[in-house]
Amino acid sequence: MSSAKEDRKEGEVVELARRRGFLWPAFEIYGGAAGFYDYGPLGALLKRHIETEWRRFYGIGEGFYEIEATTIAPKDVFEASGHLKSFADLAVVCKNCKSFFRVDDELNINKKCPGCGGELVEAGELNLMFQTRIGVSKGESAERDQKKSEGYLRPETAQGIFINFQRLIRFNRDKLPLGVIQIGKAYRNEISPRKSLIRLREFTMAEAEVFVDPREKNRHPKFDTVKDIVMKLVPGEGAEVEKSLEEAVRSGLIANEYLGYHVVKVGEFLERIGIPKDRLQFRQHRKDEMAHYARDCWDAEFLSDRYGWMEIVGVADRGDYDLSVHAAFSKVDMSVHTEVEGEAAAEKVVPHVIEPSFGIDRIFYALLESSLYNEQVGKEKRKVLRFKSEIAPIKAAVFPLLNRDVLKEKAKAVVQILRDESVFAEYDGSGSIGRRYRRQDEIGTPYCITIDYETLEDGAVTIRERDTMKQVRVPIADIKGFIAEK
RNA sequence: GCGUCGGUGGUCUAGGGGUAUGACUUGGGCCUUCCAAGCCUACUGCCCGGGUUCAAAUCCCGGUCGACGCACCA
Repeated sequence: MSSAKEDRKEGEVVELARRRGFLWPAFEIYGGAAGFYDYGPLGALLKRHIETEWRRFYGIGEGFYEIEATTIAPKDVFEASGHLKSFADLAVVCKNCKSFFRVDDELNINKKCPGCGGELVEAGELNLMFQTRIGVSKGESAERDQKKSEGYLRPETAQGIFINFQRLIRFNRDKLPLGVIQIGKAYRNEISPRKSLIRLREFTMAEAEVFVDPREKNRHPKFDTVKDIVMKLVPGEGAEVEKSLEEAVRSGLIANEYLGYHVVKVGEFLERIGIPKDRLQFRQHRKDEMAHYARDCWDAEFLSDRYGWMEIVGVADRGDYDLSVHAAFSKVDMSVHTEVEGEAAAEKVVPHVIEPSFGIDRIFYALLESSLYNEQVGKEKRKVLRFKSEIAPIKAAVFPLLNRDVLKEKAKAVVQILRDESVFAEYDGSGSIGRRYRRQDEIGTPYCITIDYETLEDGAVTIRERDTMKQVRVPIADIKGFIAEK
């Protein structure tokens, strides 16, 4: 087990995921399409378990409300949000010096490179939103209708929350802070999607938008519960540091308590689902890489064997950017009349937004990679996915020790007992017992249950634990409890 | 988007102008009282389109997908 990580081969994760039904390239029979993946049976289970833990963490743990907004929105939304600003702009690249330029009034494809005078070639559209039409346009007014009918697939889930803000704040009886979460698909027409799940054209985001009175950004009510947690922080400028949250916020490295609280919480969540802390760091965006809406942004990065440090979560302080632009474009008041402790009078303020934004697919990849171990067992190798029990796709597999009808029937009966108790269990009677253990190891099933002749007499089974390969004898009635305890 | 290299059963692979090698996996059977054992048996393949040729998996062109580099990544 000690050298397991060193044994891990690059690329093996993706191969395993494909072979065992976690993840498949989409549209394979038609030649495929870059940037699209389908989740197979085990992948869909694993992904859903990640999402369930996320809902538990933010929905129940933080008391945030989940909504489900549309994935398509009319042009107005993205005109206001700023996402459309560069629509239809072409990018060009200089053949000679490889400099990259945006095509605009000053510069077009027929001109020479402003840097070196070299020839320019087209390098794609800069706006990455998928465009569509809402409704039918026909007849004489087609052109005008088409303009009205322009719609886009959302490039982030967040806008669905912002545009519902006046509804949401009323729902919350006009009180701040207010946390709203959403899990769903987002779409970006990437110029060059690559690296399996790392850059997709259709992907799943889980986002929380935390609305807070700007005067209270430095008074998070639960700050004390997390202030001593130490994180590896990489500032936008300067060297990486290990600091407690309290030190990071007091020194001004992290802008305020709310942002800091959520940075810590992101780390807590990632560890909870099984991503090792020593593979995590938080990196602050430099000014020049910040999104158009962000004031400060910290990425949670995962250290991948294959891809190096990669962003899996972003925590942004979006300030009042989104509510202000939607208020301006829609003419709907997005301010809240609130009172703040210690301030004399109630005041109308536009709330600020702290946004932890999770790339579920990337987290899925990080989890697969960091859970995969190659081990030597006797003369054989075993591949094992050490998923936490709660997120493993399949909780238990039940085997007859021998290929005999009485044992097979008993094993199938035990599977049904577990299913009736809401334990996701599977039957496997093919091949040798060792082969069946290996099969389950490779998909991360934490418990294998074996039925033997003694079971028929004493009603007890052998449970073999995935990571230790130890076996214990447990009465059938206690299986669920045994599994739950661990 | 550009450039380089590549694509052979589910996976990995040999070969390479005359429809293809081996291993593993998978299904069925025998054997087997706990960690990929053994034996028998079965299924499955040359990325797509066009061209050259008597004949293309093989050569040529285009596309597509993938890896890597550049660029992009709200």
